[in-house]
Amino acid sequence: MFLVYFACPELVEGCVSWLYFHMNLNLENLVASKIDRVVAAEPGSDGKAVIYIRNADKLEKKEIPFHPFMLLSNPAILNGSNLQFEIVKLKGDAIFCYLAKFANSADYEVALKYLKKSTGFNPTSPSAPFRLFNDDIQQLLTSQQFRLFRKMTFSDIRRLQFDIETLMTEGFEFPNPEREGDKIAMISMSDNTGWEKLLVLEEPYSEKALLEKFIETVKERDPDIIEGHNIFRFDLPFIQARAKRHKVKLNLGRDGSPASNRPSRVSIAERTINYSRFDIYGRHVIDTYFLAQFYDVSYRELEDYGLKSIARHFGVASKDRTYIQGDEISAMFSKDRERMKKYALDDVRETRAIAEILSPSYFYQTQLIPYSYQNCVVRGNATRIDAMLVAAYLEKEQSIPVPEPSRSFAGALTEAFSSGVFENVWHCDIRSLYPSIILAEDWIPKRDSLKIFSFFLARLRDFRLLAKDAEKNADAKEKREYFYSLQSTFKILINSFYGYLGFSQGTFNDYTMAESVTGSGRSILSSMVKFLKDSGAHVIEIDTDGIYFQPPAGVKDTDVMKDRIQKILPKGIDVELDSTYPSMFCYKSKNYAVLSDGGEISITGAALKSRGLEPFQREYMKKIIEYLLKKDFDSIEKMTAEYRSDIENRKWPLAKFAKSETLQESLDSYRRGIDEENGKRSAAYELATKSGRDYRAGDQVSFYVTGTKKNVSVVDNSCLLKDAPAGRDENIAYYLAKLDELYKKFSPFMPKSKPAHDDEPGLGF
DNA sequence: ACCTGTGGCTGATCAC
DNA sequence: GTGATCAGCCAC
Repeated sequence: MFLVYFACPELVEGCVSWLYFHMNLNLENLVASKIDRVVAAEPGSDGKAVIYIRNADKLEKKEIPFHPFMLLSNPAILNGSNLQFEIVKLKGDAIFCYLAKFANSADYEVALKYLKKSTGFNPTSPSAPFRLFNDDIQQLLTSQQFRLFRKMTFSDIRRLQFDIETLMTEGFEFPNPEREGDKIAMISMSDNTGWEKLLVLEEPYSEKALLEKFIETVKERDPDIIEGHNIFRFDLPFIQARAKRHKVKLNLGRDGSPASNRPSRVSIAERTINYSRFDIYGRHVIDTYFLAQFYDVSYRELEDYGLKSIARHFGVASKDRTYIQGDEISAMFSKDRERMKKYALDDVRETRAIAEILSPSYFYQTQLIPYSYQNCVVRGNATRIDAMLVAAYLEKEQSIPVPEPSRSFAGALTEAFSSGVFENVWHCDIRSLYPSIILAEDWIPKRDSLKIFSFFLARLRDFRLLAKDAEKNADAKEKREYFYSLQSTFKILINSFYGYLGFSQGTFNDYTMAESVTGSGRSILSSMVKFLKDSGAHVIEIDTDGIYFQPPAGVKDTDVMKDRIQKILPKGIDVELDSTYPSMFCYKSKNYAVLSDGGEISITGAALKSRGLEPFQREYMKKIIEYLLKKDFDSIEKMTAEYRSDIENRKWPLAKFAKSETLQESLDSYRRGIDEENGKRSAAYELATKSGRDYRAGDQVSFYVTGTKKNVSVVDNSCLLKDAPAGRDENIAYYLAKLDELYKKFSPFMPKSKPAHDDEPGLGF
């Protein structure tokens, strides 16, 4: 089925040669790359691009051609432009069947300007007779048919981490590079060879000298990748502003050019974060703050996105970690310099460790997708898949269609059939439901004439299985980590294929197919539910591809049950039944908790564990759920009484009452919404505005409710946690009422109470 | 300039 | 008060 790949002779001796002898798992079979070991590619404006090729410590600089291109539906539209360009007729009958290649960027720009004017179309319009690729690295990688990092492992690249510590003018809360007295006190640096360095502002150094030293050190270490935590929103803008003040050029580029920046945004699930994007010539800039948030979209278990808390979560926090509050740094700098030095170094060490956990899967994606590493991180899954598919078409000189217009379509089936506490609950689910349906049915997106979509999906799935196998059989940590990263890369891509079908900008999107996939998913799940019910099982909760149920009386063997379910499923659809729970609490659809054999409790659902809830509510729910699962009802009463008295007597820190919300939009656009479109007022935005601080979309706002009456308008009676007065002023009546509501919410599930649903007892088993 | 999808629960605001 | 609507967070 696959070709066996034989490594280039020079690699055989290399420390990673084991990798290339691993037959079948050769990326070349998925996406070809004509050049290997490229760590950076920089398109120039002169018809050439510079590429940097790394072999261990040796870095080689090469020039290759770069001719910008665009797609046309009709080559005649460029006729009046007086330009020289090459036209390639593409095969097939999709709309964009001509490729226009220009000698250099200047010609390309002239052509673009001409087209905008002569056709009157905005380049982003779906009905424009031309299609552009705004990312010039995408253009280069696509047209020259190579990908970054090919035949490299994550440890082959040079990654440098840095972090700054700043001194603040007294009386301020946040450092601001525009203030005379705020300046950089330390820059800690490290890299993946184990090298570390701490630059400290001390006699005879000036801040200017400190910055110059930093630039010089980056140049010396010459990293391929620069990493840091929250560097886009803090460290880099700060450094840039201070450098400007001292008239120091921030020449961090491989060619000596200055770091450039522009406002940009990145969307992470439902959130959009505004940030200042930095680009450094010949290198990639990676922010672990983003990586952590991307990670959390799938895992939802980080408390917050601060460096320290992420490090703790991943078990990589430095030993004897010192914690210093932002406003203590100035004092620490003069009083306990040694402690601060350790603090600064701990920061980069943790950043390095976090990057090592969170970035390999992006590194390996970069070997397949025609984007820079930096862009593979900030671009969305469907966008990356589109780039990969389009590149495959252009490589084959096949014409490119336009996306079909977006429309809504029905999604998955989800329902809670019963609420309450249930004993002996089993869980089954379908492995990779949507990809399996697409492959089992052999469905192909309407306009995908080359059937590339299914080719990639099938190949990626096979590759993932091989990688998982290889991971299991690996005899060394290095191999295990490599195959783990590889399989997780494939997993991410595989899971995005279905979403791509409904992606409005997807070149090969297909809403009818997306609808068929979910429709098939619904009918598969329904058939399982029917089978289970007919077999005498008690179905509790279903969602998309999984079912929680109590087995029929007398059934003890999960394997037997699994085989019985499998028999009713179509070919290619595989059921798994590998978790059983002594006890489950089902609240509503998508909201439940399970108790495992080991006594661990896992809570699922926004209603039960949302971070939007006040901490005391989350904590109360967590405990009440534990008591429900363990049938310790007396403790619920006792705890509720304690909570009541603690609230009345202001026993807790104020933070326990503070809601934390993420601002989804800028304060300006919130204000516009209110003024122009009858938008609703919101406490978080009002408080952020009133505070006068520089809040941006993506920032967290923590606030609590003030006043004395139970029913108050929150927007008019709240206070930022940071601005809390010395005397306590949280609204006791309001929070007691919240506690009462919470108790009421759970009381149907306690004995001698009315069941929540009429069709099922609250305590059923 | 940027963008993967739908389904569901909750609390807050606001018009009625 | 009540219902509609929206924002925010979450499941898959």
